[in-house]
Amino acid sequence: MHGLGALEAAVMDLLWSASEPRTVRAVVDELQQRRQIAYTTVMTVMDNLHRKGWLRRELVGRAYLYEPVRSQEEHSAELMGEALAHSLDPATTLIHFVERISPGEARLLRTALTRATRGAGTQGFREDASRPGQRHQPSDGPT
Amino acid sequence: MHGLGALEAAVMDLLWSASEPRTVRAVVDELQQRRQIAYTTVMTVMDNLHRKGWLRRELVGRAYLYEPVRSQEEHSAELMGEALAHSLDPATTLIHFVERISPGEARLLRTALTRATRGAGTQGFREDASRPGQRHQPSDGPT
DNA sequence: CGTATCTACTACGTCTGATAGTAGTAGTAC
DNA sequence: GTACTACTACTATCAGACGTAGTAGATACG
Repeated sequence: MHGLGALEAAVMDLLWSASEPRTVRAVVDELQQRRQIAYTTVMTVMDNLHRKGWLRRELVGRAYLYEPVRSQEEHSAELMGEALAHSLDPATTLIHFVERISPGEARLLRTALTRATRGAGTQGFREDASRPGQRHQPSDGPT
Repeated sequence: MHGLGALEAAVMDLLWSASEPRTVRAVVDELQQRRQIAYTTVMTVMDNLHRKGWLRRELVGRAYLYEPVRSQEEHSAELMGEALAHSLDPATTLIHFVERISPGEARLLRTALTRATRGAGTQGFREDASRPGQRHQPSDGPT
């Protein structure tokens, strides 16, 4: 995937989906439901992710509780931003981009853009566009 | 970088920047201006890129002419689309995204969005939004 | 025909990720 | 307090991908 291996990505997805920090044991147990994997394998991977700055951890009792440093959405947004930044021709890239996304995504994008513009423009008249808890209706059904 | 190694990415950037197909010799000569590298190394890399579907090639005389299969902008747009598609919460991801891009990029995005909406709505009244040559003013100055 | 140039094939070293075993440590139960 | 259990730290192995480049073979050119 994006700088991460397959197992690393699987672990990150698990922790991103989880609402709370998880121990290695908890992650192993979830992975075990799909395939055979050793405890130490998962521990090594999570330790690597911690070392690489993807996971934050806190010692609680005997075990560490692991938690993603950045939200999945922040990560996705960063990937999008990097792809755009590396583009030689941002205008053309953005045209291709909006042409390939779904109508539902386009609508969400328009909303986000309007909101960001208002925030940047009037500054002070905004309904907190960046609060993490606020999920902005994850409904994405194509009409 | 994104699925590609460092040298592979360097070669792709070179071919994306070039307006015409290039031979291995031409690419080697350009790379040689920056560092020492063997002809066969570059040839192997370009052959790999061809095998992986990144480059199209045509035999002209003794040598192959290599050309990117997809434009740099299409590639960037695809990366953006994938990042968005893999997101658990597209709405939040898009909000993060528009918050992190520059004002100039936001303006380009708004323009692209408007254009795509018109195109999708009336279908048939479009001024060829996807022609590669048309560069859509790469001006990106902040305001 | 010989020389230069190009491709095809092959090989090797390195790095990274996946996998997991062993040893050490620290609670817990009795 | 001693044995058991669960967890971490350290270490090792293996495979795949890349970067690197040499050798052999083909082919155009003079």
